Amino acid sequence: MGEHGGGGGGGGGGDGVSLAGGDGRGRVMEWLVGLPSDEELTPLSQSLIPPELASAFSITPEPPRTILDVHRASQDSVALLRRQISSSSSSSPLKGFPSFAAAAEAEDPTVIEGDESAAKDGSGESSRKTRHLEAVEEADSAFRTENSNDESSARTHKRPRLVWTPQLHKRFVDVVAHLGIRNAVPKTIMQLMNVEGLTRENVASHLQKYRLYLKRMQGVSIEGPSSSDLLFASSPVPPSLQEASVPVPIPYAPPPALIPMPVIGMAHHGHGAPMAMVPLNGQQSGGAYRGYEAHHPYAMFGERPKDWPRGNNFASMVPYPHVSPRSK
DNA sequence: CGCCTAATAT
DNA sequence: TATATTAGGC
Repeated sequence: MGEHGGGGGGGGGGDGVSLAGGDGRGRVMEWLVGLPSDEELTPLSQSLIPPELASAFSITPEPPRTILDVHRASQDSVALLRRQISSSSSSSPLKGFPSFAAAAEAEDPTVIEGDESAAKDGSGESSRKTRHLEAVEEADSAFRTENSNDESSARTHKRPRLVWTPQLHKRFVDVVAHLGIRNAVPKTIMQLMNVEGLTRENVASHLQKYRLYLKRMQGVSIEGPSSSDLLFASSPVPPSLQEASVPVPIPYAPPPALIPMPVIGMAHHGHGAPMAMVPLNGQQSGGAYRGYEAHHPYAMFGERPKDWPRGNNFASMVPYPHVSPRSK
């Protein structure tokens, strides 16, 4: 049925060989040129639902961050690439890898030592922008909880547990949605997510849980969230995307924010749990990889349950109408 | 062999 | 609990 169409568009940089050359930057430029222009890209904040509907559901359009954010992310990416190039230009190209991983660990709040893990405290809103640094620092801190020292030889030593932050999970869901359940396999998902540092195992594990979650929901969508399953949808999977069979040539793969689809047609009464949708997470981490940062950017219109703090990552998962995993 | 999924371990 | 790791099947 189809091979994965290779990247097209010089995206992934599979042949990063020439990166080491003096034209490293040229490469990057080339890559940039290949990207769609601002106007071409679907605005992250684009609403796929009618304004009235949004209004009715108290959905905030998310006006502020849009192209700007993307720009910033792009610059970030470029900067990172430059750094890598610079670093590795002296050595053999292959040796550039370690720095890559190192940078990742330094900058990825997602990856922290197991144990108590991430911060709790749902202070919520408060300042949003400036949080970046703090979040990073905090994460860094958490990261060193126990695993201090060690040279970070990236190889031969286990990475710390991956924490599926909402943002990261969002990306995951987006990609899965984009692929369609049928093609959503660990390797592909991992590649499309384009999150450095993320391993196939990570994705596989998460995917497993995700599927489990979907199943659960299918059986008895909502009955009585005993107190273990909070229901809100964050990234519903548009039916149209479920059938997607193309490999997705996207250069750096930023699927525009998926729009939550309120299920307004539900005339059936009886179930007391309204499928809340529209997470309004915002924080659409513009960039491609590393699309995660803070820990609890949750902002819902209602009020949040008291026992939210601890890993409720899957709260944002959404069931498909009916899917056959792996059936042709 | 690589990959995926289910089961189990930490 | 959330992830990681292992084991088995394709």
